[in-house]
Amino acid sequence: MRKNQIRINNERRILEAAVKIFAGYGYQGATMRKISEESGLPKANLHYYFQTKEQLYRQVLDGIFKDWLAAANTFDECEEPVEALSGYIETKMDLSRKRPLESRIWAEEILRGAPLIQDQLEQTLAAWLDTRVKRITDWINKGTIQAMNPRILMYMIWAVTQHFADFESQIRALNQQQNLSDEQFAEAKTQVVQTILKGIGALD
Amino acid sequence: MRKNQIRINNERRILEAAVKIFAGYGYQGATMRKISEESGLPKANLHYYFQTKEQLYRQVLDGIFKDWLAAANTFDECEEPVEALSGYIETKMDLSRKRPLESRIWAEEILRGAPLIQDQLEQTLAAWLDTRVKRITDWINKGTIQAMNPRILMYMIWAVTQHFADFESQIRALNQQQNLSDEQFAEAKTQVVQTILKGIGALD
DNA sequence: ATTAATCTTGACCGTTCGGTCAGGTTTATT
DNA sequence: AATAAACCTGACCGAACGGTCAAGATTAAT
Repeated sequence: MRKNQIRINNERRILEAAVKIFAGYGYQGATMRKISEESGLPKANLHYYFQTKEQLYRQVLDGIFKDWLAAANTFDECEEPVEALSGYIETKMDLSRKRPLESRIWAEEILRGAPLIQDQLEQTLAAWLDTRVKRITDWINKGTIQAMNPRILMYMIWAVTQHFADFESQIRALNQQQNLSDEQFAEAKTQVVQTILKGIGALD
Repeated sequence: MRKNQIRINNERRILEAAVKIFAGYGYQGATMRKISEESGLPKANLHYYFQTKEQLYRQVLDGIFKDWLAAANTFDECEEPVEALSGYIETKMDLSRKRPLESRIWAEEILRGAPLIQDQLEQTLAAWLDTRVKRITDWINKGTIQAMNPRILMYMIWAVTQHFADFESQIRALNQQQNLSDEQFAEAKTQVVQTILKGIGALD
């Protein structure tokens, strides 16, 4: 069952090129020709490793989904809300900073109504969210943070953290046509954590 | 210079159909044939009123941009940060609720790097933001809200308010496959306002 | 060394895309 | 009533799309 090294290499090359092209042009705007040029492999070769454009796209989405869930580790490792939430927010912000292309592919898929990942959202992600909602509810019951709807808190965190990747071009246009510097991004990270933690009464 | 009634009617029909199709499929995924079917007018007729697909898309974007800026009125009308910010957040949330298609078209355009509206972002929106940043800075100097970077605050507000339109399909998948009810949305609106206002120290 | 399996690729295919256009119809002007 | 302007639309076009395929080249297994 072990895959040949040639296959491993070429699948990786194609997937890396596909991420760039799908992020830059969207699913419909991306073409197999563009991905073939980006990867340096002939178009027919792409169809040898991934039968259709949709299958290639699905594999890209699967990789993103795994990263998405893995970012929750810091959330689970900490007992107290301040550490757990600030760790999670920072991890998601860092992911936005380091892998903006993946964030944009995810965003576009959701924007289009999640035609290919609806099942994963309804099952895997819904179960993932339920677990974290329970933890937040515990904190509320203990009085560590104020009463609120934990789901809405999670939506807010997702919205803000992913915004810095998804709306990068807007932020750049409003920042003298410059991407946020490392210092500016660090400032944003701190302010986002502070605002949310203070906003839910975790810092009093 | 007054336009004929026929032209007014047909341009409106086409623009309404275009909003639906562009929001549902993205710029590349939208086709003139789909828009023609949605509007009930022959494809060639679309090209009579809007020469190219790109020109039609530009007009759609222009309409969205105007709504976007108009939502700032509540922000400007109020003197104090609590009223100004809560009014602005609520207006933007309501806009997300009432016109999710337009929000998604805007989001996709930014996602793709804002190829057609970069100039408007760098000029009109940048100037718009500068004005509001000054007002927030005044509040900070008066001590009404705590010290912070006003731009990052605005990014957070935009991110959260638009999230409920742009990521609607994700939220639905996490809400028993049901769109947020009016009650749930009202709860979200309240919690978003509370969290942000408290988060910036405007409610102490 | 031989054979089998895997990999590579230019050429090609049917379909759909945005856009055009000639010629007819309807509406407005005088 | 006559003329002009505006509007309508089926048929068509070249280009680009995702995908196929046969035949050759390379690698792995025996």
